[in-house]
Amino acid sequence: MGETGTVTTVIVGPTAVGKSSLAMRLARRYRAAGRETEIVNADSMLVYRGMDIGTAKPSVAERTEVPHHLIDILDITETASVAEFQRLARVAIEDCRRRQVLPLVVGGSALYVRAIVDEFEFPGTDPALRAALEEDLDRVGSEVLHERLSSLDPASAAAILPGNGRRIVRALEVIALTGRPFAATLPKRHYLLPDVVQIGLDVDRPALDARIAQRVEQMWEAGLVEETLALADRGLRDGLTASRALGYRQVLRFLDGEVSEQQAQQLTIVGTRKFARRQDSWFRKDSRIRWLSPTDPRLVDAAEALSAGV
RNA sequence: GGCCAGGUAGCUCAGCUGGUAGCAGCGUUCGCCUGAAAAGUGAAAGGUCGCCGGUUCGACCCCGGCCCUGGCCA
Repeated sequence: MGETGTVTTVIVGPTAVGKSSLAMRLARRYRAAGRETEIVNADSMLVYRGMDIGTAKPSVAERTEVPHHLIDILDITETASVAEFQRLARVAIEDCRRRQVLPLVVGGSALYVRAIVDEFEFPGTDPALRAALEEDLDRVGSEVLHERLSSLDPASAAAILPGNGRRIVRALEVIALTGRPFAATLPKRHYLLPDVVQIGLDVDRPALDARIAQRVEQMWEAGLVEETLALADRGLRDGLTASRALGYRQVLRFLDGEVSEQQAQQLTIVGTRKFARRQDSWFRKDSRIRWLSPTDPRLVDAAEALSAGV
């Protein structure tokens, strides 16, 4: 029976593996034992208002039962940013601690999770500068920009491939802003927050793929096409981030007549599968994560034991 | 039953008037990732070229037969 006063529990894993479900069950377990918990979202798309079905957003009932942070905080036309998310999440966690509430960080966006719990500092950004660089990218292409990067910062140019325009632009932006080289590799995995416990949920590939297909089909039945249609009226296409969200992006293509509805659903399933692989590759490298199976009958017991530091 | 088209990588296909096939697309696997991250990116692995026989120094490509698929005619 550990002292759970300062622990930050993090639940990670690929999409559709059951993170939210475990979080709710764990929260109920703690409440039954007299401890309040609150959930801090670490999922990049849950921040958008109106994107409910396609993001498998926790229901209003669930959010009433257990308070959730960082959900529905942006309009779909706004662009999320890791740095801002990091700031808000840390404030939310600190707020929980001060009130003796256990923060439960839940999410599949690995970069967001790391930005929250690890020592992770983002150099600033400048919209005008960024826009100018992006215009350059469109005009002269990534190879030319990569050569420019080579002359300014050979080390990061060596680490960033010439075809990856997005990373090249960011590197050039940081160099211009800070006057220093751009660190092209991720920082060490080192917790900034005290007493972090990371719990990972994992199932084998065939099982996960089946869960993904089933979830996407359910989204369609629940009205993803209608939701996307409504969001399109509110400017979804103008949202740099929101318009690219899995499911919505494919439904937009269907609405634009590029693919059939059935193809859109199939593309969503395949895209989600690939996304899950990318998530895996982030999480499995983190040796601090303790892995559990979502089908384990004693899952909640095991998760509670881990988060209590037993 | 006849005619036509076609059977090449897990899928969709390209290919050569015969010298053991394509930097193909998609998928799969593996990797990268610092203010868009459900995003963005790189690489690799996959094929007894439907089956059997013939011609040939040599056949995925030519000939014969068979099997299968789609279309047309009956």
